[in-house]
This record gives sequence, C-alpha cells and structure tokens, in this order.
Amino acid sequence: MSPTIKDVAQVAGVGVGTVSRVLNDSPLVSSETREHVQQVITKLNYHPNAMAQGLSRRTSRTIGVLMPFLTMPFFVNVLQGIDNVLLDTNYDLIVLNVDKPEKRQQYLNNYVYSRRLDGLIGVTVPFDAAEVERLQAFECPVVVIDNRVDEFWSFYVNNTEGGQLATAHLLALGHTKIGYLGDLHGIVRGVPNTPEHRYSGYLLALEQAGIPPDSRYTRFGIMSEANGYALTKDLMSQPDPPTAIFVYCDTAAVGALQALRDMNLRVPEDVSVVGFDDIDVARHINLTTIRQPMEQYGQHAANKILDLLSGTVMDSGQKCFALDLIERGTTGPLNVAV
Amino acid sequence: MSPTIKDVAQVAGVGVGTVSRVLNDSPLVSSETREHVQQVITKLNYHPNAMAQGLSRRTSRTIGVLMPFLTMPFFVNVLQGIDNVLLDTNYDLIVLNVDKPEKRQQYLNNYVYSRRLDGLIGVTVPFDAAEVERLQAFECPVVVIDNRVDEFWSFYVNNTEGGQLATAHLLALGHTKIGYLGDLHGIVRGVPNTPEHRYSGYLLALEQAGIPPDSRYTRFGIMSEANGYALTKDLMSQPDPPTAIFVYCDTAAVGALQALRDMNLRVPEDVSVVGFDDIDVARHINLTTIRQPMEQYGQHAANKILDLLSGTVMDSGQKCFALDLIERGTTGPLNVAV
DNA sequence: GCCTAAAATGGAAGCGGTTCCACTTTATAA
DNA sequence: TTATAAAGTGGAACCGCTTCCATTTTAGGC
Repeated sequence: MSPTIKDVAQVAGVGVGTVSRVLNDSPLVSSETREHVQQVITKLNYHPNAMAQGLSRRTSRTIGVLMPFLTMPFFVNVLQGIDNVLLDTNYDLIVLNVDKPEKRQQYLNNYVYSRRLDGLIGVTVPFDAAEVERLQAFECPVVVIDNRVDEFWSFYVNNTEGGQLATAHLLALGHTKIGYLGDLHGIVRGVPNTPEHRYSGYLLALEQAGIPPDSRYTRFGIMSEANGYALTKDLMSQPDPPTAIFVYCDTAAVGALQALRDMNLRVPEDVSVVGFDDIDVARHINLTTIRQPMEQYGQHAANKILDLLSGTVMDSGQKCFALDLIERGTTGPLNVAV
Repeated sequence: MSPTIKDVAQVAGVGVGTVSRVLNDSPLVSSETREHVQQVITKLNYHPNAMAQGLSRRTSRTIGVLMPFLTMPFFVNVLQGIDNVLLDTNYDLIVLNVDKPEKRQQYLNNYVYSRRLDGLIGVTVPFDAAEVERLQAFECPVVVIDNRVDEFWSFYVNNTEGGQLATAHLLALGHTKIGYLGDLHGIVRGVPNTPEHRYSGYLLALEQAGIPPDSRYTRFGIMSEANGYALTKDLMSQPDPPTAIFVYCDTAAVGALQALRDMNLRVPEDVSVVGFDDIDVARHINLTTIRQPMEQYGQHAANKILDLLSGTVMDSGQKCFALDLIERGTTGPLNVAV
C-alpha cells in the first residue's frame, strides 16, 4: 500500500522523528538531511496520512462552512471571500451544504464533532439554543454571516434598514403602489429571521410615508430566479397591479425582470424594480439594488476564525456592515401618464 | 476534552470492543448491553473521532468530487445526482472546487492522497497521463463525467452529435448565417476537449449543408452568463450579423438572450437561439436546447463508484448518454421578410 | 586539545479508534 | 445432567503520525 513515514525513514536511513520534522518544516534538521529526506519522499511518492496527522495533532486543520443554496451567487461570493483568506493558511475548507433541514441536523449534531472541525462558519443559517450550547461546550470557534447570534462573532447588515432604503427610494420616485417579493418567514424555512426584517423595513418605509400596506401587493416564496419569475407574473396579473417592486434578492429580481418583459411591461417606464445584494449580474442587467458586502463577509469571517484559533481574540462580537443603494436603470419616476 | 471510547467503556462498565461493536451495529452485542451503552453515549455526548476511525479502518469513507464552476447550474445538477445516491450510504461527500488550475494541481497531487479519499468523481475535468497513472497506482477508484478517460469509467455524451443536432435544427428552419458561441479550446483552459467537439459538430452540420464556415460568426470565451451577454453583443453588432446562434451552454444562452433583448432584437423573429444542457431556467425562459442528462450523470457516477468500492465491477468502461433536442420558443423559421 | 552549550537525531509513547483472539457465558441436543 | 456449539465480551495490537525526552554530534571559546 501507500508508503508510511516509517518507510521513508528506513529508506532515508534516518529516524521517523527526523522525517516528521522535515514534513513540518522544523528548523531542527540540517539542510543536507532535509534535502536527502525530501528526495526520498519524492522518490517514494509519499503523502502523509492526514487522518494520522489529525489524530496525533488532535486537530483536523479543517474549517467547515455551513450554507444553503450553493447555487446562488450570494453564497458563492461569500465562499470566495472565505476561500481567498484560507488559501494561504494550512487550513482546509469544507463546504457543508444544508439545502435540506435534515442535512443541517446531521452536520450540526454529528459531522462537526466527529470530524473534529477546528472552526465553523455559518452563512444565513440559524442556530438554536441547544446547538449553540453544544458548540460552545466543544470549544469550537464559530462565526456567523448574514445572521446574528450573540454568543458568536456575527457579520451582518441591518436588513430593516436595507428594506427601508429600497422602499424609500421607490417612494421618492413617486411610487405609492409598491410590491414586495420576499422570502417565507424565516422560522418556517429554517433560515433565521433576516427575511422578516427586510420585509419590516419595507413596511416601516410605507408607514413613514403614510401609506397603508396592501397585502395584495406582497408575495412570498423561496427566492430563486424561477420563483421570482412566477411570483412576479402572479403579482402583476391582478387588476390594479403595483407600479414598483422591491424584490428580496437580485437572483429573484432577475426572474422578476424576465417576467415583466414577457408580460410586455417596460422597466422602468411601467414598473420599477429594486433588488438586494448587488451580485455580478445586477450590473450587467443594470439593476437598481442594495449592495451588501458579500466577499467582505467571507474575508472577515475567515480572518476572525483564524484569530479565534490563535486565541488572540474574544469569542464573540458583532459587526454590522453598511448598506448602499446602487441606483441603476430599473427604477424610474412614477409614470403618471399611464 | 471530548470523551473517548475509553470513557464510554468505563462509564458503561464494558470493554472498548463492546462499545465499538455498538457503534458499528455489530450483531455480536446483546440487546441489553447495546441499549445501556447507547444511553451512556448519549449521556456523555460522545462522538467517535472520525480521524481515529479512518486511521484504524484504513479508509476515510469520503468521496471527492472535482469540479469547476460550482456556481453553474450544470454542475449543481450533477452534484445533486451524486449527493442523492451517497446520502444513504455511509460515505461522505466532499466537493473539491477547481476553478483555478493551481487548485486542481493541489487536489490531484496531494489532497486525494493525503486524505486517503476512497473515490474520486471528476466532472468536466481533464486528467493527464501522469495523474491517471498515479491514481491507478494508489488504487483510487475514479469516475469521470462529461469527459472521456479510457482508464476510468466515463459518463458523457457525444458532443459532436450534440453540436450537429443543434445546428441541423437551425439549418432545417432555413437559417444559413448561423453563429457559434463557445468555450475556448479545452487544452488552453485546462478543461478537456469537449468544447472543441461541440464546435466540430457545428462545423460538420454546416459542411453537410454545403455552407462554408464563416469565422465572423464565431466567438469564444468562458461560458458564463456575463460572457454570453458580452459575446452576443459583439457578435450581433457587426454588419450582416447571423440570424441564428448556437450557444455552448444554457447559462451563456441566458446572457445571450438578454443581450438580444437589450439590442431590441426579437427572438425568434429576428434571431433564433439554441442552448445546450436544458437546465431549469431553460424551461422558464422557453429556450430551445439540447438536453443532457445532468442528474443522471451524477447518479450513475456515484453508483459506479460504490460498485468499484465493493469490488464487484471492472475499473473502467464507457457510457455515452443520448441527447435530445428540446424544441421551445427561441427558435423559429428564418424570417425572409427582414 | 578540551569543556560546554547548542544543534541534530533516534525512538518510545500516545492520539482514539477497529479488529482479532482468547475467554466466559448461554443455549441446544443427546 | 453433560458435552458442544454459538453468542457475548474484554483487551491487546495496530493504524501512521507528532512530540517529547534522551542521546549523539557539532561548534565555539579558552
């Protein structure tokens, strides 16, 4: 089978300790010895067994990222940020996809502990009290993105403010019949209450403008592109439809724009649309949106995990990032002529 | 720290062997003992150390999936297929993202061997001779998707045929000025020669129709949505543009359609578009396309890996899946009036 | 040339499991 | 009842590394 450290030691005519020191870049090896051992390693095509290393070191050198919907740009961007930071450390990254609730259970109940993950980054994922307690008991550093958990470091934005920002922008353009396309209630879907907060910002802005909310103008569902399309068609095919829509995320907004085009509604002349996130496509399709710092989320989170692992930092804290309204071509003044 | 199997054994008043047997569902434990041990395990919140298990078992019970562009629906779908099969086995799935060539190197040179992966599924990823040889030397079962490697089991489609199918469909509709949007040459990008083959199908169909290929009508680049958009704008803004386009994949075709709309070109009246893959969105946007069995790729690959692991099957073989033309709304007869 | 500190080195112990072997207990048949 | 097979059980050995301690080698200072 695969050569072991013993084989290498034997062939090189040194002790296993020396080989181990070479592997781990210890300064306690003479340069001749080091070179010689390196050659033997190459010759034998030796690869240290990561499981044995992990067992001996009592650490897996692995950081897990819990996230739903790998397919959506928001998560991909966050992941990129994390990956970039971890790239030049000797921690491996492992993505734990929690599309389905049972997967989440499994990871949070077993995987993390069995694999002895050194750290966990949860993106848009809720943690219940028991889970928090268990993670703390195991002294597993946890950082949370796009959610707020008091016991852990959290990186997020003020979604209420974001919802307000988007809605206020539409109001300022003269719109009063403003639709909202959003995620289902967080608890139901197993995702934290972020969706609610964004919705509450929408409501707040309307209230401040003295406009009573109209449930005919709200639609809820999973915020995929396909669903954005379907919900928009539904929303706009009723009598007296809204003249503007605030869509929960850019991904769904892409679907919404498609639906509007298919209904021969012009954007922004007939309908204005605001998204959320500012993913790459948003720029291409000239979508007005609320920018959220996706890659930075990832970078900050990864760096924080590294800090926690080196023990130089406290194990909880909060950072709320700023949001920006990016005004582009999908929003315009209310067309009174229509 | 975490309790070990010894702790459990001690508290339960049994030997470690018995605890191990309980953990592994061995029939050689009386039901009372089993139950008692289970209770202790729960009470102590014990989780077996996966690294220790792996070391002892000499297997990681992990299967790696090498794939580029996690963000694209094609890969997500394939992954889903794999995941569904592996879900009810006790193999873990680990996704190895090889967007960047250096990552590919790292995984294929170290990770696979260090982590002692039990199997590897490569999606749209090339393997050079040295890599193949090394994988074989380590007796690591490998299955390849969307590519053909003689030494391994491969699941793919005939891309030449696909290109032909798409192009012939456009020819049959009367088009003669047919554009092609495709991936760069495989070798260059580090992706196998699939792109070339799809392109050659396009050329073949033209040839059979007696139409000389026109390089003004071809554009190459990474087949992202954004690039599909950009290349289409470029392609169509030249004098005497094509009246139909065969786009390498649906993802890029989505971008292409957006570009056409932004240029006020009607589909299919002014321009016909054929994609490739038949991802979910294709149906929503009514895109004519060539269907490729994405989830089935994943399922077949995962099952084959399991077969290889159980040693019941030969370690190489080929399966070429059938392709279907899915005729939808983005293709129509050549509009001679224009 | 000799003593001492520093640099290199070898190898045993331990990480936390699985598994096999030896042994005890229980069930089965005569 | 007793011989005998089957079912349960305990524990040592081993998986392949890291690390620490003891030991050897080298370098430096006089």
